[in-house]
Amino acid sequence: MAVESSTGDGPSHPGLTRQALVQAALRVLEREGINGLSMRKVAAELGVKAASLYWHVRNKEELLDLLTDELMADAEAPPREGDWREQLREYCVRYRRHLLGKRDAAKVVAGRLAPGPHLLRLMEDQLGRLRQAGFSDADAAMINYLLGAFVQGFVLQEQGPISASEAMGASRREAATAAGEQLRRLPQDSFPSLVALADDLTGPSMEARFSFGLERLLDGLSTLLEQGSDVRSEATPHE
Amino acid sequence: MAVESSTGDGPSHPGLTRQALVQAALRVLEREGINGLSMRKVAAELGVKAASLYWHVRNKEELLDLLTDELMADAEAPPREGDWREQLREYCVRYRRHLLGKRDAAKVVAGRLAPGPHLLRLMEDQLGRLRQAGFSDADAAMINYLLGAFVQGFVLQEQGPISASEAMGASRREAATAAGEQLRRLPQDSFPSLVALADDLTGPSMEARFSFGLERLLDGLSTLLEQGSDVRSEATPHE
DNA sequence: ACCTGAACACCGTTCAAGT
DNA sequence: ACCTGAACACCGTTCAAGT
Repeated sequence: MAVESSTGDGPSHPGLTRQALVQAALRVLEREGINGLSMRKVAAELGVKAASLYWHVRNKEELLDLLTDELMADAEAPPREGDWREQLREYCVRYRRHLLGKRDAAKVVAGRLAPGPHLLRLMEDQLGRLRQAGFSDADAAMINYLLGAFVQGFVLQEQGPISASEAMGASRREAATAAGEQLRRLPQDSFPSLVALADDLTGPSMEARFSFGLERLLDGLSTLLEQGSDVRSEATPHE
Repeated sequence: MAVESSTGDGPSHPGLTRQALVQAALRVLEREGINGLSMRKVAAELGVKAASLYWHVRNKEELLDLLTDELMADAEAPPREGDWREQLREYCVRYRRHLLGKRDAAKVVAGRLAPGPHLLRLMEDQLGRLRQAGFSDADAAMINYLLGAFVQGFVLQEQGPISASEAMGASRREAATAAGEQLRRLPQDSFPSLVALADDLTGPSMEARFSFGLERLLDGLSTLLEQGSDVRSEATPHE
């Protein structure tokens, strides 16, 4: 029916390659979310049957591994301005924003530590900055993992369903104030702190919570750097 | 066929209550993991058809909310020994161990912030200790959230699939050394740090990574406490 | 009030068969 | 070498119908 031999250098279907699968998966994810991301829909997106995908990819898990790296494709490292603390902060802030910008990205990425080329690029960059800041090799590696886990874990909470009442109407803010109500109503003699801190617990935005945690973490790294080369790290700071 | 009127104070089926659903879900989770946790299997566990569950529970989401709290039922607060730092450390270590002890617990809990009675009990306890340690109300609330997110996020990475090669044979340790190989093989001029730190990146156990992150976090909280009552917190420390 | 049968609209994966 | 048809063994959820 259609022209099949025209372009000539791809397979008969227009560009059914691993890259094409990943791009199609990305579009389905954006349109339908992680619960709507099925092999059948990815295939349909490419005008093909589900079984065809299994020629290019072992299974859905492998496609998700590829997708995970693709999600990092347009992540950007922060400018090399300010001290190490400023740069690490920017790293985390940007990474969080990046994940929040792609639908259900944290859920796809969560716990998937098969680093593809895009992630490796960012790791290399961050490790370089950490070493230059004076952290030992061992510490730099640990910090790199720690920050990744922190941001991913945090965004996961943020993007996840807050409760069953999420699927229903209830916005985030409404759910929070409702939770506040519920806390204030608790028996005061068994739950004095929860009642007293109801507003403190339910009030802060996710933005504020993230920022609070990040600053504590950075303070902790400052302490580590000031302690300098003790038992753990006899590394020589660069230059 | 079977005796139906014997016990008399439950419904005709033996104990088909919300509690029974949750307990059945817990057993299915332990036996089959989160991917095997279906409404149909929970129903089968109770000798009942899937449709029956929907009389007691709005949908699967609601059952997962209930399950989440049940997973916290036997979590224990640490003894009130040592300073606040020691106690907070124990809190996190125990919470991590608790989650690791239940199959896929982190994946069930992740991002599900509908606090049930069991979680509220622990929150109350921890908030009390934080206030007593001298943290302001606002900080105590923030720290409570931060520690929960940190541990949950961390265990999630730990319990999640490390990659597609996970589903296949490959143990955690094998995957790590394989990843190390891969890093060492990278072109040294584009990825100097990754090549140099290959062992530091892939060597440390999850235990060590968790402990590293936790100590940094606790250091950061120490700094916060030492800064004392600045702009953020004009709260009066208790006694 | 509580449970079932039967259906609807889906899943991931396999595999013989086609081209 | 690459794609399809058809099947297998599943899903969550709804709803009329039973008791």
